[in-house]
Amino acid sequence: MGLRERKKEQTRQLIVDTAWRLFADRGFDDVTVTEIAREAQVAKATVFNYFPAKEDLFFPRLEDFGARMVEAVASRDDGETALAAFRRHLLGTGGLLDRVEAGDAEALHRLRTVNRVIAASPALRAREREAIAACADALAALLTSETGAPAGDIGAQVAANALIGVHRALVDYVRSRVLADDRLTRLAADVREQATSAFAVLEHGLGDQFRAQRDDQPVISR
Amino acid sequence: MGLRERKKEQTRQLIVDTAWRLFADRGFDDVTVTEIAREAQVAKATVFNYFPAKEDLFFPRLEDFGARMVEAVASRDDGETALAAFRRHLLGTGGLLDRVEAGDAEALHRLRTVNRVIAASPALRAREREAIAACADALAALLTSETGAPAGDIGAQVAANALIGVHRALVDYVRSRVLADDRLTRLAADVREQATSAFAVLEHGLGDQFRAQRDDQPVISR
DNA sequence: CGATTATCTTGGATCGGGTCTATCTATAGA
DNA sequence: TCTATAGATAGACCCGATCCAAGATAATCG
Repeated sequence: MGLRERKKEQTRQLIVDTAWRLFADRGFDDVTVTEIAREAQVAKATVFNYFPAKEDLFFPRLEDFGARMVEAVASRDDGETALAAFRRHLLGTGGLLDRVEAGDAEALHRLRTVNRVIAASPALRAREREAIAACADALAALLTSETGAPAGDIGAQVAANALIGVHRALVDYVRSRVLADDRLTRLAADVREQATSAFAVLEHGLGDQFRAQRDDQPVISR
Repeated sequence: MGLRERKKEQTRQLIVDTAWRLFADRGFDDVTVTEIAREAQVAKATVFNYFPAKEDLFFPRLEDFGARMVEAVASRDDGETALAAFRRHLLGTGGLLDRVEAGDAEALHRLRTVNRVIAASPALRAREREAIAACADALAALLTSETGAPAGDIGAQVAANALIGVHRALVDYVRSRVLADDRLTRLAADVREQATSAFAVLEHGLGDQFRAQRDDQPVISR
């Protein structure tokens, strides 16, 4: 790698570090790109040269998340179902959670900060949704090709959306626990437990979940 | 209703009509709010007084869609499952689709335009995702309260996300058909058919969908 | 009916994200 | 060392969105 590329990498890292520090300090929406550029001693245009949008300063490798997930499902062993591979991936790659469980204070702080900043920023939440949707589409395409169904097969899309829905529910669960600061060292274990019941719902069908459950419970809104 | 309120309603309609006309003509992103204001003979501040964001000019009553969906599930007859009520609502309220099926040229044109404009605009698609996510949350809250589960119950969230996933898949299906201009008078019937298999996947469980299907089909990406 | 008050509209200033262009700097390659 | 070129930079500019002070108008009350 030449000097030029090394400097580029360095500048990129400088920008992302600076942005992260400011975001962690004052939240995403209250920090301007101009400010980040000034703090990092670069031009605003340079920031946008490296990162197409402000949100990418916070999620520098967001596409990788989705790509790894799809890859995990695609490259599973023969015999394993897509659902099982998806579950394995979800529980296996909770790197930050595992470190928190192991008592890593740095990881705990990061987990808290990330979730606090995202929760407080509509723009970041929108970005998150966008990535999740792209992920669902990629997963649907994979499932479609695996089953040999024609493009746009509704079964694959429904299945992909349902799987991604589990991810979304687990992320929400983690976020609410983190924001409430509720026994975070136990969080990883609890997430595994939540995931188990989440996937059980999908595997056994939604029919079981709600069949004939309205006799003993009142309707909330009328 | 006093004169003041009548004029307000009139102005609101004028703005929304003007905006719709321009959007239909040149797409969402290529029309500026300033231009809409000028064309409607009002101040730009007035536009933002009526509509909090530009996207709301295109989706004037977006929350109602989600609210009606949740309401349909909440107010179902005892004995009907949430899934059944959701399906009934999805298929029952395809007003535009039904009119297209009946040969309504105006409805057909509107269906085409709406989908063309949305598909071409990242901002509108983001707005759509936001509404869908809000809808999933509301549905999850309803299901949670119905089953008497504690707030944040993962089963309800997974189920809600899966149901909304069907909606999303059907919208995608409609959109692709509309963009491809593929036998649109048959579309409503085809959507009903797609919905049937979509819900079948959820009812019987995702396990059935993908179990042991990898022996005879190659993996797409490795 | 006339005066007051509440509400809405308006133009204009301002801000922040994002793009573009022209210019400048410094590295890569000969 | 000289040159071609990738990348950084300042600055103007566009657009969505907010804010404010001032103007217009409908509702209310004496």
